[in-house]
Amino acid sequence: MPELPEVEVVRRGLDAHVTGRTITAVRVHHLRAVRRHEPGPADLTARLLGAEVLGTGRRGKFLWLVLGGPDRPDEALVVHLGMSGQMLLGPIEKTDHLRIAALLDDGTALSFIDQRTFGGWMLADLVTVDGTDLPEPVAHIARDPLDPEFDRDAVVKVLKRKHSEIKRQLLDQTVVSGIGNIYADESLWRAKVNGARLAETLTKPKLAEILDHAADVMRDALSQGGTSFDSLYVNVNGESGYFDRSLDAYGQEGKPCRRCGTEMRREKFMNRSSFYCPRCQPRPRQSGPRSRARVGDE
DNA sequence: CCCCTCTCCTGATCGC
DNA sequence: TGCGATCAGGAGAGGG
Repeated sequence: MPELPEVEVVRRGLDAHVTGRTITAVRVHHLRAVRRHEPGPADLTARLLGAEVLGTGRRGKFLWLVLGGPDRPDEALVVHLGMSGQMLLGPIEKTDHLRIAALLDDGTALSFIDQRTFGGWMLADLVTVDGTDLPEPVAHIARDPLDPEFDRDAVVKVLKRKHSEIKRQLLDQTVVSGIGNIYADESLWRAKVNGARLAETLTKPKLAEILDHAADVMRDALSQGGTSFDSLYVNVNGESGYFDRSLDAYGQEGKPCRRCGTEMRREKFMNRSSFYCPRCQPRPRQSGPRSRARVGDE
């Protein structure tokens, strides 16, 4: 479940170790990992071979390596970690979940490991969007709360028009990017807002507060190396982050709210779970767009 | 256009 | 011991 902080930890690790390196070999071990590269695996490996890594980038949960070199146009190797993707540096990992391996000219290997195969690599051209260079497949992704050019008040205006639940909107990467289920729940808990509230019913200051909390909680998580529940999320050296110890909402079902002591609840939402404090974050009277799911949960 | 649901995938875990 | 059901969920396709 890598979200912005976890992806940023990986980007920083890659940036420090692969910038200036040249790719000397590539092997695709699982076709699903390159399914989003339309021209196919042979094209991907051919174009990666001999490319120099000029730098790295990230927006939301997408990260990329900017590639270039003599007689070749700049392009981006776009990487999405999906739910369980890892980018490991070191010797080639011997695991069933190795999907792609690349060798660098300093002898290290870059292994893409992904148990659940939601992630993948693709090559793409760079385009300029709103003054920022982005890989074409990332062009539609909104700026994330840690982007220096993130325009919080502009996002508040967008949210204020949404006839849709606030949590759903926080998870919409075209509205604000980088937030997944964990940091959505954390942000809403900090703001004392139930995720089932319709965005348009919240005041602009409250919407701004939610976005500020999102930025804060993701910065906090980043400073602790991200959130890891198991060995699925790790940095480029295979090490886990430890922000899971600081989570106030996500996974806290049955535990006392760290603010008021009320027992935390868990509820089904969008085929996943939402964790919240029923006292700090009371449900809206009319739950959701269509009032369902009152009977039967808990 | 806007909003929402479904689907992809693997492995851990649980109840019977 | 085995087996089916459930859960974890990011993002895009497609439906209403």
